[in-house]
Order: sequence, then structure tokens, then C-alpha cells
Amino acid sequence: MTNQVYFYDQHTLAHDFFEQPTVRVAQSLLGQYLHYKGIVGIITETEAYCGFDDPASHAYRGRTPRNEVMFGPAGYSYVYLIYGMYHCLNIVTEGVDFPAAVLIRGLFLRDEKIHLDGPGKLCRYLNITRQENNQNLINNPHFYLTRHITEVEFQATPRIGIKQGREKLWRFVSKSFN
DNA sequence: ACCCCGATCGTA
DNA sequence: ACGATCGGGGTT
Repeated sequence: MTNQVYFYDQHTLAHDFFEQPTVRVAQSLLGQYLHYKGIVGIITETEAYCGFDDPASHAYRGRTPRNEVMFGPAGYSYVYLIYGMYHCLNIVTEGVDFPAAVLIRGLFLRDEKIHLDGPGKLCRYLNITRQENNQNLINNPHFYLTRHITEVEFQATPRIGIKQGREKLWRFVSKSFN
């Protein structure tokens, strides 16, 4: 409609996509495109971290400076440092003051024929660091998501690397793309 | 001011 | 299956 939002089209995932129950968003993100500074990949693996009753969530014990963006509006990036050396990219979900996010764990780069399997590898390849924390991914020309495949087969498993909350099957892995 | 440990990775 | 690695979050 206007050239001020030239990068935005009907396929761009908007605020209402992310302001949904986190498990649903995590599942729906499988098969969608993540765009970051000109690199495009298909999301292949996600995890949901949701609310005050999820002991694996950074926000389980309430609001802190680190997890602040999880309490903010949906569609923002939450990037944190893990193990002193890796970064993890999440996308905030649900409503304000309800802390939740989806961890992006796998990305298939069709052009480069690379499967980034693991959140740390993914951020290392894309050069995503804490500088990219708290970015609005809606109407963002360098960092946004677009719809690709609407229905993707996936399996649900326990989340990786956590001690509590293993009973929740909130890790979602799609069939492989090529 | 500081201690402890983790939403990992790479190699066995 | 497991050890290396270390920045900084959360608590003192």
C-alpha cells in the first residue's frame, strides 16, 4: 500500500500471530521463514517457555532485568547469553505481563545448504548477540518472519538441557526440509 | 562484590 | 555420555 513499509507484505508474521498461546506459536513457527540481515532460513525446531507455572522458564521466579522482555508485548526478540559463550534467540509470545517466549533451536538455510541445529550454532552463524535483544520483529526491515508452510508434520518431545519441566512435551521438531 | 551454574557444543 | 568453558544473573 505504501512504500514506507516496502518490506512488509501479506506473508509477514504480524503481532497477532505471536500474541497466541505459546505452544501454538511454537508449533506454528515450524516451516516459517526467519529473515535476519539478508539471510533466510526455515524454522525446523522450537521450544515453548510459558508463564509462571513453567519451572524451566527464565521468568518462573518473576521479573528480573534479564527476562524483562518476556513480560513485554509479543513479537519482540529475547536474546540471552548461555554457558558464558553462546546466545539463544527467542520470540516473545502472548500478552503483556504474561511472560512467555519461543526458543528458536533449528534453522535450515536452503540457499547455503546448511542446517543450523541448535540455538547456539544458529546465533553464532547469524551473528545474533545480546545487541539484538528486545528488537521489534514486526515492521522490521532487517529482522522479521514470513509465512511459508502452514501445515508441517512435527514431533513433540521434552525440552533440551533443562532439569525441571521435563514432563512438558514443549519441544517441537519438524520433518526435515531440503 | 562475587559465586555458581546454565534453554550448549563438540568429541567420545 | 560427558567435560570444557566463562559471562553475567541473582543474590549476598
